[in-house]
Amino acid sequence: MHLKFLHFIWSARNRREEPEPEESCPVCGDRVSGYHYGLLTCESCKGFFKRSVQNNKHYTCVEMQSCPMNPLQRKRCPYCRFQKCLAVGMKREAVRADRMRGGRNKFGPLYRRDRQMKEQKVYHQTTTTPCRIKMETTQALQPTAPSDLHLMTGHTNVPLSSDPFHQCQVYPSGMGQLGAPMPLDCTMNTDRGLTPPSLPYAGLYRTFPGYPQEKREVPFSCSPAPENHPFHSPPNNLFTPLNQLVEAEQDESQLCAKVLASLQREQASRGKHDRLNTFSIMCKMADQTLFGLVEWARNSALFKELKVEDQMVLLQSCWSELLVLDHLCKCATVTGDASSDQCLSVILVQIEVSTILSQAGVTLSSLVSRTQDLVTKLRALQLDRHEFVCLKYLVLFNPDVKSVQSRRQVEQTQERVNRALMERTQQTHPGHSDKFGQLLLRLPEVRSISLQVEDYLYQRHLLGDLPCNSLLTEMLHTKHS
DNA sequence: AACTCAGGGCCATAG
DNA sequence: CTATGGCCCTGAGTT
Repeated sequence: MHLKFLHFIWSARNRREEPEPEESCPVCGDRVSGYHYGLLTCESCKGFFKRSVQNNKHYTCVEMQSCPMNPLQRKRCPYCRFQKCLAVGMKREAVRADRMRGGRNKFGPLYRRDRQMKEQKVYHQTTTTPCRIKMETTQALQPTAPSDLHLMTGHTNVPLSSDPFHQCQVYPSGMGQLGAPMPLDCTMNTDRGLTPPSLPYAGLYRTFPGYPQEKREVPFSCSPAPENHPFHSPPNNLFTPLNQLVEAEQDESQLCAKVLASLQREQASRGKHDRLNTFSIMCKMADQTLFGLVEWARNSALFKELKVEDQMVLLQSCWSELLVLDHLCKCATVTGDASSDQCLSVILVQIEVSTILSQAGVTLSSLVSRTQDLVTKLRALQLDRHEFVCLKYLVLFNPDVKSVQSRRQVEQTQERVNRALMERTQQTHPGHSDKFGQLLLRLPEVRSISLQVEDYLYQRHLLGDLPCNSLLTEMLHTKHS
């Protein structure tokens, strides 16, 4: 079995887990190796930027100039990668025209200043109460200015405008709303040491929950010892960690909505004969969601307790169920206020139902119909986010998956989550004695739908409709190999 | 003088 | 073949 992407994801994690430095590359999120061309970046983006400038590269984007930038996908689109390098503040002028080696550049004082600010930040963190962690968790999810720009330039956050080489580049419609350069001073951004890369790919980054913000999953990462584990805690404390996790996911979903809204605007701005293929959009979003789910899982302290081999096997087994569950939850927990609760899945549903269903084949019609039925049932059960998180864990920790090595461990975790879900439903819906059982009864249908989704996707894949080099495709391949 | 660390080069690897 | 990215070399600035 060959899972290149998953292996990459894991190796990327292992690289990032090295103790120092903890910061992630503002371009791709990989581990930084030091200051390069104006700010802290990873080794690969350093090399990429250097080559691009030295060789005066002219790239083009075959997509919408908003390709996701992460260690897995950064190679896909050099155009978007270079744009992001410039956007976050990498300096062309720091690449030496004479190619002289060694020595120091003129940015030394700025690097020093940046370091001092980071140190202050660390000091501040270590001298504040635990309550602050949650504030930073929330704050970290807000759009912020590019990482070092306020330090490096001090006057503009639109570094591309003065670049004749890429003058005409424009970040895609919609992305601007989320990641538009905004005036920012140092006081606003003193927390940037922990903020994720934001501009203009913030939305796409946020489609990867916990990436690279994984350190912020405070509830789990703060409980290394089993006796402190959330699921070992007394019932009253049982859901505090879940609460925090859920809050983070809610933010994430709203940001997903913005990303998708931008796709919609992109769609709307195109000519009648140049419309984006809805299926392609769905695949893209599914791919992003899948990537996010993988990140979510591997950043979870519960999941980290497992052997890496077991982690891979479990994810390979349940990825489509997680996708379906994610979609269902987003539909089922959305309220009537579309402006505030519009999310990826809801918009997808709108696209699906309004434009696809009429032309859909039997399989897709059946899928949509079954999904809608299940959403209705979950809505009737008043599924909330906490319960949804539990369901996700229940799907993930499936002890029945073949070739799981630590079966007992998976089983025990599943039992713990199961109990957590039961207690949650009893706490929040004491009058609804069977909510717990009803929720569990929905999981076989989720499984069934997910298998149908896999089949459908695989058929489309054989027809060449699926984008190559996607995690989605690779997962499909793995299951069918 | 010794150390630091950012820019450049090299080269195995992937596609 | 080219692009990538990890690793090492270099040398101005710092201590």
